[in-house]
Amino acid sequence: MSSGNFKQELFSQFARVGKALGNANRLELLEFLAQGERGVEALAQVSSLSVANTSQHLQHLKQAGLVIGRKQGQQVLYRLAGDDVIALLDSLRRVAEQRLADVDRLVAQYLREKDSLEPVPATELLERARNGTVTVLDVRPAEEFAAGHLPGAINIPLAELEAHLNHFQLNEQVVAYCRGPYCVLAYDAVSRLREYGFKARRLEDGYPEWQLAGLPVERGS
Amino acid sequence: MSSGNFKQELFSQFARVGKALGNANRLELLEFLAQGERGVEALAQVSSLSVANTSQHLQHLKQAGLVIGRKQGQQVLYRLAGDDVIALLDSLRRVAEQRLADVDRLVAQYLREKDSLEPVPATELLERARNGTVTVLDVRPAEEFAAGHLPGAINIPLAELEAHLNHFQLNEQVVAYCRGPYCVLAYDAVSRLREYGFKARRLEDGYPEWQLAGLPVERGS
DNA sequence: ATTATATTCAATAAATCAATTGAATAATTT
DNA sequence: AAATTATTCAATTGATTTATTGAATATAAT
Repeated sequence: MSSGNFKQELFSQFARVGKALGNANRLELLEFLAQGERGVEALAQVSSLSVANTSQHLQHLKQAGLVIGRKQGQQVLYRLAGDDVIALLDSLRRVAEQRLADVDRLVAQYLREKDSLEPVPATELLERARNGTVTVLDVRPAEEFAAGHLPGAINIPLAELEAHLNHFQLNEQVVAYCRGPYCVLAYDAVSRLREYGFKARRLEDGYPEWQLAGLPVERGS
Repeated sequence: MSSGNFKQELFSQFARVGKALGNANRLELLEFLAQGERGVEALAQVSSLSVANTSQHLQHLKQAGLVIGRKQGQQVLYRLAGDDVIALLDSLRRVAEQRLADVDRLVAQYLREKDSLEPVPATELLERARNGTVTVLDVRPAEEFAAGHLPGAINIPLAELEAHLNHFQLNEQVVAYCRGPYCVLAYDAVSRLREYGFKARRLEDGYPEWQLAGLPVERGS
């Protein structure tokens, strides 16, 4: 094999990973899997894809080495192959948000209207949590919370927010987080809590980025 | 715009970056640009693509926000948009090399035959360079060397290696580096130098990764 | 003004990709 | 053993991507 052929072959392999990331549906599936392992039907449901289509995309991701599946009875439970996949997704998102005007425009018109406050960096939240001067709110569904969450976080899905306002105190800050920096649920939670007079803000990242940074996490309900 | 539409739109934008990385030729172009800015004809030449094809790929990369072009006379000089692009390429390559059996197989059969020694980590090279106990060899073409290189490195393109053996001493280690971890030139250089009895090894990364790590660099010849 | 050079654009054909539909496979339940 | 459930596979269709070819555009040289 010549040097030129070798390089072409090598870059073709690298391109396989790029191709796997070149589809919006697969990126969304990866974000769901970043919260914890899940079966095909569950993934189809949260991403509004057919089961067959979801399965095809998962095969593609698997061939690219980004996810791993394990059998559990009739189900195949998929999970991300490793933290390096989260790092790759994080890196791709940073480049896109930094350099694509359309990303900025989308975020401005859809999210920043809801919450234009500066998000709280992870390190600052960690500091405040240690001082016991903040309530950490996880607005993801219960099974994602169970798979892993920030220490001391309370889990209130958005639909039940008003039924659990007793968790919050008017003189204490609330920091809400979700699946990633652009998860609408966190924005909505902050928006509504602020309407009730609570000092609410968003965490800068989602749970996967927190975990990737090596920060402490808890599991279970 | 509904929440679902927003997410789809956002992931579609992220997918644009993924698509840009889903082609072997574009990945190679990005690796060349990671060594310094270059014109279309020069890029076409080193990548063995037609000028029209190269230009098309560069337009694609530009639309994805990965490269920037500036006019200089008749030429358009392209460069990477920023260090975050190098970080993204690094991340993608790490995932591929970690999780694709084909990558390992290719490297084993084509590169590890030439040089199966453990590469030298950047931090170790920095330490040795400070002690003055190592010769740093850059085997890239002169214009890439001029655009940026490791401090104190000497530049000997591979074709001229034998004509410059006086640069090396038998009792001192030589560390060779190139465009990236899989650049054949560094492997060849190490292989040949070892044939002449020199204590040669490869640097773990290429110049772009060294620079991304914030390590000191020099410019000019 | 004309020619040369470098780059980009547009049209085309071939290859690849994504979603759908229905079939096939595997595991579990009845 | 048969039926149900969960997943994957295969074929098809339409959309997208890539390389090629020739034309168009912009800049520089003559």
